[in-house]
Amino acid sequence: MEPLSKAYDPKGIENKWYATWKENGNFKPSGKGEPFVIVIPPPNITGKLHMGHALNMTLQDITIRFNRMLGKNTLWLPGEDHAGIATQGVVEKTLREKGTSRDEVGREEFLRITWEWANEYREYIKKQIEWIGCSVDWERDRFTLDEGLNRAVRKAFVQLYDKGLIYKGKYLVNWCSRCGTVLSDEEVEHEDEKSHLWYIRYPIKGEEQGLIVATTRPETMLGDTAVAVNPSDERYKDWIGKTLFLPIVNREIPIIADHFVDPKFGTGAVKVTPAHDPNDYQMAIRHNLPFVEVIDERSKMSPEAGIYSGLSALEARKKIVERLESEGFLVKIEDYNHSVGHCYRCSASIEPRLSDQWFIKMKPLAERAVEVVENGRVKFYPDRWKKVYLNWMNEVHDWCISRQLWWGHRIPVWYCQDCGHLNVTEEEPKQCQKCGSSHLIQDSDVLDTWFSSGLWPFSTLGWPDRTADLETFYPTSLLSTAFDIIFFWVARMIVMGLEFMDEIPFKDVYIHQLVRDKKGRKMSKSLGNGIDPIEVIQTYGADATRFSLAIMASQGSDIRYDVKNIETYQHFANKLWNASRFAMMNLDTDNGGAPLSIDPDQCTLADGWILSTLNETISKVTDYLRHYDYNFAAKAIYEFFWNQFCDWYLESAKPILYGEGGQKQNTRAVLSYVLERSIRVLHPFMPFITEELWQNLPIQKEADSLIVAPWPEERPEYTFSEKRNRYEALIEEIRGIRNLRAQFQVPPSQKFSVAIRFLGQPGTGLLEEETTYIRFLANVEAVTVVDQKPGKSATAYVDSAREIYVILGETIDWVEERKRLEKEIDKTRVDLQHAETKLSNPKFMANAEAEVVEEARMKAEEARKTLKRLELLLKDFRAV
RNA sequence: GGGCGCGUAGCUCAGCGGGAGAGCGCCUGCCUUACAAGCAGGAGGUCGCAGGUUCAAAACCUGCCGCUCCCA
Repeated sequence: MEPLSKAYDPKGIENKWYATWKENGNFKPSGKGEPFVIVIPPPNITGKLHMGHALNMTLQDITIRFNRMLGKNTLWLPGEDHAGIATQGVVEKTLREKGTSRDEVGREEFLRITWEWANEYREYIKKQIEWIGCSVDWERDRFTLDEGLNRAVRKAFVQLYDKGLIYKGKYLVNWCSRCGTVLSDEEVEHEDEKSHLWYIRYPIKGEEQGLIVATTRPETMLGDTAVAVNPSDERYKDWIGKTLFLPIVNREIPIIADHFVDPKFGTGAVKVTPAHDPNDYQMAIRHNLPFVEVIDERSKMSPEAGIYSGLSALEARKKIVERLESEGFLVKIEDYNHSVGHCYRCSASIEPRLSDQWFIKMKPLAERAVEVVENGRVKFYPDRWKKVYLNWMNEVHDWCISRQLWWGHRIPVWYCQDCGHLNVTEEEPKQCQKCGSSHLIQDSDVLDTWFSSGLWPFSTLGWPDRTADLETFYPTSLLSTAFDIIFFWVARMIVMGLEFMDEIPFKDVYIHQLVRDKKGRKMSKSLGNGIDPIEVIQTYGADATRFSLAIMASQGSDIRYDVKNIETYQHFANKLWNASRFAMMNLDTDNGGAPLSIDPDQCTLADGWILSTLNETISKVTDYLRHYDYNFAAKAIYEFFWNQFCDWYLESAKPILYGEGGQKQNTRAVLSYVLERSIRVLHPFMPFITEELWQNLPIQKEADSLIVAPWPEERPEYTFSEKRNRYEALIEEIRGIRNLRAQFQVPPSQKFSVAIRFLGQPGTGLLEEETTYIRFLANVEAVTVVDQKPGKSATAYVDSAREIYVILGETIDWVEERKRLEKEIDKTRVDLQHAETKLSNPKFMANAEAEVVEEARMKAEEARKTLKRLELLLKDFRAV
């Protein structure tokens, strides 16, 4: 065995183990045990993974490795998403930079270029996933646009169409003129913008006066087909049914009454532009109003806008307002903030527009999707996201699924040029189903990317074929994702899973944290504050990166990314490395790794304590991981390993390991046992370093590789409460002595002796090993038992049962010592008083739980005794 | 306008009914033969504000202030 280097260097080790695991097929399902499955949220191939992805990947990998070690038939299926709008957008941008456009290169060439882009980014993303250490089964890697998924998409579309759940129609939709496509409601982000409210007077036919309406979009007045007021609005009661002249256009439009109108908005009278506003659209349907389109698909004024035709909406607004003013129709302008829709991919403002599109009827599909979450078959972690999901699902509206893009799944609909029939089929038809004509033209649009993503949990497993994978691995166990795609994706997968598989797609949904930058801002491309995890991993190692992300992943809050944190866990990796190195130096390697057996009777106090604590830690970490409490799990193992195992156990073991006493072999056994179990528990968090160390441990292995080693279990026979308590008391005593050394500024090179006086019953005397621990851990020369406080000694520790004196002779600063004692007395008095206040309160005695009362009694008792001792010491002190 | 979450040590955050914790930073000692990426010791907080519930509130309730985010 090569000696380990003095400091841990992840370079080389990480790639080596990743390649080995992959080669040995460790990422593939074992075929044994209960299935545990995660289907990856496919990263978007528009760009590279950032720290948010790294977090999600890390958490999933922790869960996957944990379940694999639990012996489950574990599958983590990887893949990537073609991201229609986003990808088409970036590719078009590169074309523009080269001075060309998608229309110029044509559909076929454009798709070829985009596939090139996709392949390149897929490779990079896969590399990132590997660097993070994700144990995904690469042989099952899928892409949302691959052939199998395309079959699934066609099948799903046809099935929904045949059931009447997909329809085509002309409705008011969200139009992004920059992306040149329609968007679903979820793809529009609303933002408040500073603007104005324009008050315009519309003359009433046959009357002197006019009606004043307030609007945020004066340019759309050209398309007004009514003015609406609230029927209960007394101000306008008599006006309903009268006719107005629309200024500039001079069209006659009616005054209608509709409950939708808010009397408190503006003047209480609103213009109705059915073709350009969703609310007005609804009113127009209710009142049978005509639609006049004045803005076209490029966001320019249409020919209907007369002399304003060809202007942008904003230019038209300026001119129209000027004209209204000059003609005396403009009453006033007020400052006003209103919400404007923006494209979630390109941020351009969204124009509501009438358009012929494909939709899915969501209401009938939503029923079961609500039910499975309400009855807990699908569980959200943290639980509060359930409400977000249900709110959306309960108010769901139809989903517009067609997109005017080239990059995506083409809609499987062929229009007959002769009879106009819609042929909706999985395979391209040779002739029209209705008239037999061969003049068929496929719908030029593609489907919303989220349509294919919605099928992801089963399409990746082979659906529509009933494959063995589908049988074994569906429904999946966990979906881990970000909150911002609960509607886009999580909800759609539940709907689709229930529709096509008649079964939920996953049992648990874990909503992970958002990774923000150091200043708390969301990471984004436009801010340029996104970080490639590979850069971080190159500096700190994958294990440190993963551990820091896991320990910060507290359910319910976001993460602020700061390299400082990662440094902390780089130090932890080094600690782990060095502790293992120490162990290996002190284990007996002559026996060729024969198992060392622990004899409970031979266990020292420290052995008993660390074994008990290990049991507790294993139990806690297991429980936390089962509930996706990654931060608690990471914290529990971190504290155990560093603050208990390294800081106390290893130090306590040293005197035994360095000597030749009878307990040496047993301590070696405990040391190797605890270290090996710790490494196993740490493996899901820090896979690389743990595998490297585990392979180097001179012990008998239960598996060829740690990645497939069994998860450690609690061993009840290794819990020693008596030894544990005694060792914990010892820790306090040693701290007392160390503290005193520091306060009196006794250099470590100067040794001193310690005397202990027992106050309790006989038989509570000092064990030989306790002497050893005190000598070693407190850097003390000799420990003696005394009947009374020796002269020229300071008091290091006092409780109801024992006092520990430090014999320092002339070094003692008596003034300081007196202060120490007085301070200790004050503290103990406060404790006592606190407990007594409770005990003397009849209400407390009557209402508090028995346990709490008992605890207060014990505290009071302990404090009273300790105080008595301290007071005696102070009295003696005065005598000296 | 409706809703979620958050406000705890200088910074980043745990804790969410029984007298406040971690990491980093800071201060004081130590190159103690696993680790200076370390060891030992220490300082530092009327837990956003105001009421209320309770024997007991950082935690539960109400209101307010501040900051995020989602929906309309």
